Amino acid sequence: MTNPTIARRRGRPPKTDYSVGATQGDARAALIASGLETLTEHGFLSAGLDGMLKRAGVPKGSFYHYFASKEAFGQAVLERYARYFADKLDRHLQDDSRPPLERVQAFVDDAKAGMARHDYRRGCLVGNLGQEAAGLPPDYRERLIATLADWQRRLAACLEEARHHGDIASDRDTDRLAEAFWIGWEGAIMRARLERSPRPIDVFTDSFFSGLDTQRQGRPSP
Amino acid sequence: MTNPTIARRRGRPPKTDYSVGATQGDARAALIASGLETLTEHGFLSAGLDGMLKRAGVPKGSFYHYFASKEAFGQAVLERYARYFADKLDRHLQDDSRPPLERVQAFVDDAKAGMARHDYRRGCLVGNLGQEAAGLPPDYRERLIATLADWQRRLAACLEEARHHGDIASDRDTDRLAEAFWIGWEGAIMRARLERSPRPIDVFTDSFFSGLDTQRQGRPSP
DNA sequence: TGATTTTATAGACACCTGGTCTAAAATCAT
DNA sequence: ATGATTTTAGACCAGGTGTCTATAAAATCA
Repeated sequence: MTNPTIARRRGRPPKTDYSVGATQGDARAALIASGLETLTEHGFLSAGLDGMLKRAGVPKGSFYHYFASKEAFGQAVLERYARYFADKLDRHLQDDSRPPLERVQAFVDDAKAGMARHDYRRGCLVGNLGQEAAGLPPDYRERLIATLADWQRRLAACLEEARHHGDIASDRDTDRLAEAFWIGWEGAIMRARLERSPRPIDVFTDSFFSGLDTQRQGRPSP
Repeated sequence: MTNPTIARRRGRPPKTDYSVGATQGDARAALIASGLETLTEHGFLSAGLDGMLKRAGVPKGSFYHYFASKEAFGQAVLERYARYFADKLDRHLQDDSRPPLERVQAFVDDAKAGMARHDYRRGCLVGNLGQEAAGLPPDYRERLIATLADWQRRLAACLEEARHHGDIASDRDTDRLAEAFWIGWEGAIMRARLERSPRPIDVFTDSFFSGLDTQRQGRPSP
C-alpha cells in the first residue's frame, strides 16, 4: 500500500481520485495511459485530445498543466511506449531457459496475443507515427529511428546467440537480419490490423525464420 | 469507343472524357492527380481538401460537383492508384525478355527510383490508408484488402514462372511467398520514407530473394 | 436569333471540431 | 487574511468540411 494517511498536498485537489487502479494518483499517468490506447489505434494527427481526456477522466483545462502541447504529449507517450516495448523484448529475448530462436518466437506469440486481445484495433505506435512522419514535428523522426535502432540492437544480440548456437548460418550478418525483421514486422502489424487476423504475422515470421539457417545465395544480377 | 448513337440531350454536354491523363481542362482528372500526390504523402484523414484544391487549381465549389464527399473522392483516388500500380506491376512482371526474378527486381528498382524522385516524401497509398483504416469508412477496408490480393496474384504468377524456371525451390508455395512479399514491402516503404533512404527497400528485397531458392526448413517448435 | 436546359465554375458562409490559453477556483502555509 | 500552489472551467481562434446561391458556358429548341 502507499502511505495510508496521505499528507494532503498543497493546492486545489484534483477533481477525480486517480488512486484507483494502476494509475496511482496521477492524472499525468492516466493521460499517458489513455494516449497509449488512442495513439496505437488512431495515430497522432487524427486523434483528438477530447477523446483521450475523456477516457482518462481528466478535464480539458488540465491538459496544458501537465503537457506543454499535444506534440509534447505525443513524445511522452512515444517514450513510454518505447520503454514498455523494450522491456517486453528483453523479457523474452534474454530468457536463458530457452534457445535463442524460441525466444524470438515467444516474443512474436506475445505480440500476437496482444493484438488479438484488442481485436486487432491497435497497432504499433512506432509504425503509426512513422507513417505520419511527414506531418509530424521533426524531432519525432529522430526518436522513431532511434527507437527502431534500439529494438534492432536487442534483437541482433539474440540472433547472434542463435548463430553461435548453430541455428543461423555462420556467414549471415545478424545485425542486418534484425534490421530486416523490424522492417517486415511493421508491415506485418499493419496488415494484421487491416485484415483483423494474425495470419500476416505468421506469414511474415515463417518467412523470416525459414531464411535464417541457409547459406547466403546470390540474387538475380542486374 | 463510347456509345455511338445517343439521342442528343439538351444542355451543355458533360466533360466526361477523363481518359486523357493530362489535366487538359478536366477538373476531375486534375483533382484526382492532386489527390494522388497529397494522399500518398499525408494519408487521408490529415489531408485537407483546400490544399488539394489549390494544387489542382480547382475551386471548392467544383469539387462537390464532381464528388459527393471527401470519402467518395478518396475512393476514386484509391481506385486510380490501384490501377496505376497494377499496370506498373504487369509492365515489369510480364516482360518476357528477362527471367522472372529479374523482372521482380526491375519493379523494385522502378519503385525505388520513384521514391527517390520525390525525396522519400511519398509512400504507398495502400499502406497509408491501411494504417488509417480504423478511422476510415468501412468500405475502404475491403478495397484495400482486395487491392493487396490483386497485387499478390500478379506477383504470384511471376514467382510461379520463376519456380518452373528453377529459381525458386520446387516445394515453395509461390502464393504464400507473394503474400509475404507485400507484407514486407509495405513495411519497407514505410521505413524508407521514415529514414529518407532506399536502404530499407534493399534490405528487405535482399532478404526476400535470399529465401527463395532454398528448400523449406523447420522453424523453432512451440 | 433568343429562350431554355444542362453542366461547370465561383467563392462566401455556416457549422463543427480541436488545440490553446487565461482567469479563476480550491486548498495549504504563514 | 494574504499569498503560494495546484488544478480546472470555459472562452477563443484557427482550420476543416460541406452547403448555398449566383453566374458563366455550351448545347438544343422555337
